[in-house]
Amino acid sequence: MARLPLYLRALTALAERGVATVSSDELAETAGVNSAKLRKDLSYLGSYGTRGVGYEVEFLQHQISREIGLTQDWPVLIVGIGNLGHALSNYGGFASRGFRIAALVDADPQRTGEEVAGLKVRHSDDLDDVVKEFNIAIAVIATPAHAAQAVCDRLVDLGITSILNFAPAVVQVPEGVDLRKVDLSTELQILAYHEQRKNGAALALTAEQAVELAKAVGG
Amino acid sequence: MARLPLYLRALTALAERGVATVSSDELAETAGVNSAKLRKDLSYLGSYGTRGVGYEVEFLQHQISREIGLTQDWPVLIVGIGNLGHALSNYGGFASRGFRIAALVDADPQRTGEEVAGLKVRHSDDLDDVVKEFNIAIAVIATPAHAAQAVCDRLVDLGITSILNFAPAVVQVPEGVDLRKVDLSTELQILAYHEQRKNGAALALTAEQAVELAKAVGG
DNA sequence: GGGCACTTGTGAAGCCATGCACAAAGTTGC
DNA sequence: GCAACTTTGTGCATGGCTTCACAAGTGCCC
Repeated sequence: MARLPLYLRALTALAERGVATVSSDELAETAGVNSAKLRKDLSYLGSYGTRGVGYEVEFLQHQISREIGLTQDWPVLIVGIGNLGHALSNYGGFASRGFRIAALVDADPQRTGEEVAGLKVRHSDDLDDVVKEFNIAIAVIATPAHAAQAVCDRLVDLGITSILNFAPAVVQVPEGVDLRKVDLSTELQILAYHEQRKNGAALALTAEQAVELAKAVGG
Repeated sequence: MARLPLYLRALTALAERGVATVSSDELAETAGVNSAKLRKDLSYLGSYGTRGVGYEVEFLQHQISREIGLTQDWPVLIVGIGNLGHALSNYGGFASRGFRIAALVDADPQRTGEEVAGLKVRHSDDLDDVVKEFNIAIAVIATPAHAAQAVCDRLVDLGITSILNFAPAVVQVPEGVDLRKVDLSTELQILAYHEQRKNGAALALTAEQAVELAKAVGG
């Protein structure tokens, strides 16, 4: 389930505040979901709650971590060390959650050898070696859009089956490969869409619609 | 609909290749969705296709842009100019899609005045002025997790109703405010979850489950 | 030890998105 | 101008997700 990380985050926040047990209602509100949905999600993992009391925060935290697979170490490869790749490399949120940036790769020879976040950037010609050397299972694409598909194809060829794409491009993968995308401008576009709606429909009238409207009112 | 930006991107790619018209089947494959779904989505905007021919790429592109609201200029504010804020400020994908990074704000006095991506970083004490001055409607939170809620509250107080949150924290907003979140580690966690599943269920057996299994087979 | 208050886990209903399948509409070739 | 082919737009059925509502289970208080 895609909501488990959300619950995990809410639980972590509660644990930091020293909360020992939490009811589904409270946890649901913290995570911003419906409490019945939360209970159903959790019951799918097993019966980890106590009726009349709630859920033990630390225990549940551990159960979800195990379910997601965070109890093991995941070496992550980042391809494309531009602005975004830099930011991702230095982003502290990964390490604390079971992910370790293990290797960086870029196609620009000028970047090769440069040190970023304590790691030497390798050239993308060495992709094959890097993947084997660090036993990479998860790769992040932070290249320009035009390079994304080619990079992705190479990663798939090297046997990587989990890819996170930040490049603003539609990337195709074969069956059996998990591709997720994080698309910065898409998110902004969705916000803009709603924002436009809020600002009244009048502004959004097209010329055609205006003509229609004028006809309709007999203007 | 959340898929419109996806279609728009696919159309842009086609336009760059010089394609003039496209069938729902082709466009659906490019965008990675079902063709019936695509047609239904588009028909919701109006009848912009021609039976027997398909959709005119540039025309449809324009219609979707208008629907999303990309025909107008959206000044965007970024709060928090750390690694991620830097990357977002320099990210070229925004400008080309109707969004303009208009202002940068950080809580660190040392960063105030620094120039990033051609803009002077302002101090967060001036948030009020900045929002008014640049007529901000959309804000991006790229602060550390612990600051996210406070920043968000201030933005909401200033009348901003569209917020994109990159901070790894659950942030609450009142009714009427649109909050979207881009969560890097959540995405990785979802990948890790599937990756773990692929690597065989045996590895994922808990001690308890192993005992159950042993009992079940009479061991 | 019994009743009460609280909370989980889940059956069941409702809702929304998806996708099939086809009629309507348009185009091309002759 | 007609027939065959292509493609859109959409009614309808299906399936999954969400939510309600409640029985079953647990702890607390007296």
